Amino acid sequence: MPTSENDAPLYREIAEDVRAAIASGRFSDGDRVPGENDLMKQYGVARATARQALSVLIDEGVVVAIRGSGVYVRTFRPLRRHGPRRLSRDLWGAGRAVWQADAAGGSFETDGIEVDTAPAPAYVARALGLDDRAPVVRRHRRYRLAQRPMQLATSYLPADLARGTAIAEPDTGPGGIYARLAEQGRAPAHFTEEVRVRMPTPDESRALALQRGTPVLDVLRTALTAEHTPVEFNEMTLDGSAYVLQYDFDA
Amino acid sequence: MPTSENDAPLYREIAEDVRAAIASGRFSDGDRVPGENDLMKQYGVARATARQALSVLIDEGVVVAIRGSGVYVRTFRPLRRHGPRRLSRDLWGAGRAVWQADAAGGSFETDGIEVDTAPAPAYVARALGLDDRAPVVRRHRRYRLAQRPMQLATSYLPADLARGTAIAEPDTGPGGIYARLAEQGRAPAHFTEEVRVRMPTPDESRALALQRGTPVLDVLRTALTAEHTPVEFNEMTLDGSAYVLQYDFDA
DNA sequence: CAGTGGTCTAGACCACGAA
DNA sequence: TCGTGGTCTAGACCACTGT
Repeated sequence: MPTSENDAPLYREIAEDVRAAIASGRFSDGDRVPGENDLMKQYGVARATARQALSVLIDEGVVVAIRGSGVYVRTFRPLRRHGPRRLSRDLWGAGRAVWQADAAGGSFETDGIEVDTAPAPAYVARALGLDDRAPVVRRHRRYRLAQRPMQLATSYLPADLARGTAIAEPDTGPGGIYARLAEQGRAPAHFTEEVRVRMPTPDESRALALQRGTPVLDVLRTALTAEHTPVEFNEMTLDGSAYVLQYDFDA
Repeated sequence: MPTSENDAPLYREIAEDVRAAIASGRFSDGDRVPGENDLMKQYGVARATARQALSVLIDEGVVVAIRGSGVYVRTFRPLRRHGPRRLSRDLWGAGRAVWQADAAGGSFETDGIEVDTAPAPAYVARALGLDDRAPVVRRHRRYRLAQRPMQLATSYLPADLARGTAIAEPDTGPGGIYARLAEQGRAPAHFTEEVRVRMPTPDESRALALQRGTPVLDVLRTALTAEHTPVEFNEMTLDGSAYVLQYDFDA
């Protein structure tokens, strides 16, 4: 048969059309794209099919649906999170960042702090070089920037380093945890970070106010002293649509 | 009213039940979980509702559906990709990795190599410190490990560095691009990487054989000489379910 | 061949946003 | 109030996996 011979499911073709229209610039960041009713008319399909097409784009993070309003092109305007600042590319002559990021002007607000002492989960004990279920101080909190939740973080420290210090208090004092560790002669000197990606759990979706189609970054950081003794393990979960991680290093 | 007062949509409650069953260990990696027909019977819902519940878990990357067979718990067994090896945590006394990763025993196979010269896209020109649309050599390829596609990569180099060298050939010779650059006295000495997360495009889903609910990592690396002149810009797209990135650095 | 998931239709009622 | 997206039902036919 002539003309279009395409065996992709209808809903995918519709999604592809909308995606192409966005990519071509017909719709830009924040623009309204055709909704369910529009697609039903334009393509002569049932509601469920139009919905499924939009669903594809929503799950890809390309658009967001707003009830009572419409479907809109999503934007990506991330914060830049630097690993080691020391070699920051900003200082180098040439070679500039690809993703423009919001100035990290405002500082983070902290939220929902929880502090307690408990036996270390296996993976935490492993990272800290402790025996399984050894006591650790656990500090959990949420970071927001201009009201928007950006990151969840849980720090674990060996309980003997924290006991009797501000580390075990909700307010850790000026300079935070690392300043308190330094006062004990245990200043962090080396860091190692493991980064991985996944889709959020429902709890995380709620806590970070994530939209469908938004992955999260897990950043697991271990801080070690100059003698390579682990002193802190920090488990962070970042809104994937809000961050770009930057790492600078030498050959 | 007494008993269960829960206003979450039905399909979410069903999804939650299945998720909890997996989390509790009732189903382990690779196990079959209740399918559409099972859920219809157990909960007395329509097919579309059962499907929607499973859809939630599929998009979260918790399970995979296999046509004609069933729905199964997904596993996560990533490769570890090191940034700077120099300070590798493997050498340190304590503090061990959290995610067990497959030994990177086998080496990568390369696939679908394309090499050409073209005007630099704006963001590439920016990263390389070139004028917009300045000529660059573009090297694209796919990496596989034991047949499984793991990563797509596109390198860009200023055309004047590549012209007349093996850099502009499909086979770059022993040591690869960096060895050729070193021969010109332009060995990379500094690296900067930007990492971000997103859901894949349909093309990437195909090229990386990704399942639904699998995000990708974009790793954008700029290599600079000791004099901080950019010599290469490498745009990598990694299967998010296949990798853990590791970065080690000093305070 | 029976059972599974994949696509699609034609309805229904609801919650929410904007005018 | 009207249009939007969100949930749900009760069907249908298809493609694929397994036995």
